[in-house]
Amino acid sequence: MQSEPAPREGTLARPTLADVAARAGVSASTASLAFSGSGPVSDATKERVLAAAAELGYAGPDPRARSLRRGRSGIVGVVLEERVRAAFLDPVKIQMLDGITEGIAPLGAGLLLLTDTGEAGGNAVGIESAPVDAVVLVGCSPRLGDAVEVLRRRGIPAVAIEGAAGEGVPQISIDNREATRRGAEYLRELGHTDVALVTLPFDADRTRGPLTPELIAASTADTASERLAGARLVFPDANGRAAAASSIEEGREAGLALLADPATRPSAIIAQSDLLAAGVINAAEELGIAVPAELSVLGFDGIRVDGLQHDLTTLAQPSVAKGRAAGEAVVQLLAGEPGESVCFTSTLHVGDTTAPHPARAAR
Amino acid sequence: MQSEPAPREGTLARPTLADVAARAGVSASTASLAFSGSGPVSDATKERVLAAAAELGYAGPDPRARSLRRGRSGIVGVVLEERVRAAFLDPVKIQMLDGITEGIAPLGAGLLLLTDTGEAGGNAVGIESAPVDAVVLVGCSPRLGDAVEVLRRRGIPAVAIEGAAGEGVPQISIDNREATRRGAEYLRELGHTDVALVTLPFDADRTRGPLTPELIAASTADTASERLAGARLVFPDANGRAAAASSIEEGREAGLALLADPATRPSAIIAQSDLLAAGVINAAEELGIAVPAELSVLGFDGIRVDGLQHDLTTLAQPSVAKGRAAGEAVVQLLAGEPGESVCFTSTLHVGDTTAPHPARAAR
DNA sequence: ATTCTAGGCCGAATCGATTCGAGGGGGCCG
DNA sequence: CGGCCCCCTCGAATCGATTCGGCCTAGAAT
Repeated sequence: MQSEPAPREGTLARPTLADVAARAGVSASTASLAFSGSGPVSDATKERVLAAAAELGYAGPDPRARSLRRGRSGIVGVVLEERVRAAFLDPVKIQMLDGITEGIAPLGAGLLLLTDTGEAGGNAVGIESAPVDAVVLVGCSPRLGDAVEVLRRRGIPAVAIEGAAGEGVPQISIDNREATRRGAEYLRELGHTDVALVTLPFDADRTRGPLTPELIAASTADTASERLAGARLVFPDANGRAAAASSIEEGREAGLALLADPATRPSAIIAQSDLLAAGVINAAEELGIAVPAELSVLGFDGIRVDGLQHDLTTLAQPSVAKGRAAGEAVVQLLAGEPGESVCFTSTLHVGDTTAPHPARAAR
Repeated sequence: MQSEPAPREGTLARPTLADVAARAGVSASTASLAFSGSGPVSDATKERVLAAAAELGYAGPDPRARSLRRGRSGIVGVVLEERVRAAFLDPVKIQMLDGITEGIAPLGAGLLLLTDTGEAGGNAVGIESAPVDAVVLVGCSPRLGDAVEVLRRRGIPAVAIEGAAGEGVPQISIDNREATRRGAEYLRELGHTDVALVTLPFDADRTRGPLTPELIAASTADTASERLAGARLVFPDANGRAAAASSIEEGREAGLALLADPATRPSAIIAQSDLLAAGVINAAEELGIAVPAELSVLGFDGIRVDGLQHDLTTLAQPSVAKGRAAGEAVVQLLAGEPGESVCFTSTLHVGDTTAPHPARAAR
């Protein structure tokens, strides 16, 4: 008769490392060593521990306890600026995720998808309470500043893709301003002078509407601002509309607004993403405006847009490489090194959505 | 002079809840109550704790410690059968992820991407050591059985999308066999008798090659087997090739192998995914075979394939709904209820990649 | 004025594993 | 044959927060 209330076999409670150790006749510390592999444990002992574990149906150390003790969870967070489902619909985001996965592969870490859509209510896992070892901030999020501050306080290293994030946060970016300038230049060479813009959102509210100086001045989104600045280097007076997101539908709405009135209709539109550009083209088609004969459209990203019948003229950016660079920076940060910032270069891809200015071509 | 080696302000060590409690002049337990909100704490005390936290730059309870104590991490794992990057390229997977996100939204949980590609070496976070509360097994993974066994031992509830996973594991599926049968029937009505198949992988090795009886007998992938069975209900002797993955490139390779020899060329090919179908069409075009005039191609999934100029005839499945149902089942399981299994129905979408059998049409 | 009640707060145990320093035993070398 | 060293194992502290039962005090009821 044993005084100890021995847990019945097959009880609901899951066995712990201590149970396994007891069964194998060793101490908990030895059992731990046997599992983690590191440390001097005789083969005989290790085998005995493993056998005991098998008998008890022990599935290995609890990751929660392990991560508490070790201080690392083996998880890298990816913060998307919008609902996860929206990111899945954006080819650029997917390519970046792809690249990130590749970049952090040496860590063997899992990828936790997060959004920074406001404070997560209740027990929701948000950026301020996720068990992650590091974080990649994806996209030109207006909330970038807040996110970085939260992470800094939590002592979690971060890498930002697009958008200056501050000291100690490696930045992976592209030549937004210069690339857009080159694209705009190309339009000017084609004879266009009356150019309108469709931009990405400027602020956390994702205000949709005309490009007012106030809106631009209050911008918290570097990407939108930089691409705008690049366009205005060539067309200082270019105006247009801000979209509430990078999507075909938003592009279509903006396009309809810009093209509806024949009197004020531009001969070319610079969209800040391919999806927006596709939407603009859709709008033009709805209005019976021929692309590129009557309207030239320039995109940004260099993705293939589903369902679009055109070969979009666009500024192609190396999305996958950006993600990979971000992943590699995470690896560096976790190794205690300073993460490396990188700025990639976009290239102008000339497709069939741009053509010489109608008047000029008619001559 | 105080004997206690008081941690200097601004030291590298991050403050803990105990530090905050000390500073606020309350016990750790009270501080915890103040943060979690649950429990009787006077407003004055709560404020004092929050103020102390702010002064110390305390960013909230450590999620690792919290999850150890609470026994829940607030993370739901999604197990993809292949490299994460491969899943990102598969539109069906993305739609399912989208649906899952929607389904588990009420939990406020994060989504951790995992793969079951063998044992994760070293300290990698794999299915056997991820801090997740529940798991969704996505895709017709040949390793499904192993994965379920590991999870069962760890006591982690699971939901399987495609593939019988065993007792206690809700299953979200579609009518693979019946749908394929209907598609095959449609081809027969068009006059096709000589039909070849391009299937998804059958086993964990993702063996690529001819559809041998051995391969089929050793199948561990329900989806491939069921769709195959459905096709053979109509064309009992139909043969073909197994692809190593659902991708355009794999489809192209299989297509080339099946179509290379004019003597044995089938008049129709049933592909088990749209991506494979797109690859088959590419192969046909390379060989100068006209689709659908000389070759009919039937797909499965109902996605839009990027770059494909055809409107694929296919069996459209409700991918998003499948994901959502899986997410809802997870919510049920975590609430202690039995998760609900669901079987969705696919619909035949007739596009322009199928046509009457050439000989018959010529008559 | 005394007792009862209830809201607030605290102490201590607990979650499960890891890690460091110490101790013990066996083998090898002198 | 004795001493030393190395390899293996153990005990105990620790990671940081949560939670349960108990205690104390202020206010209310009689």
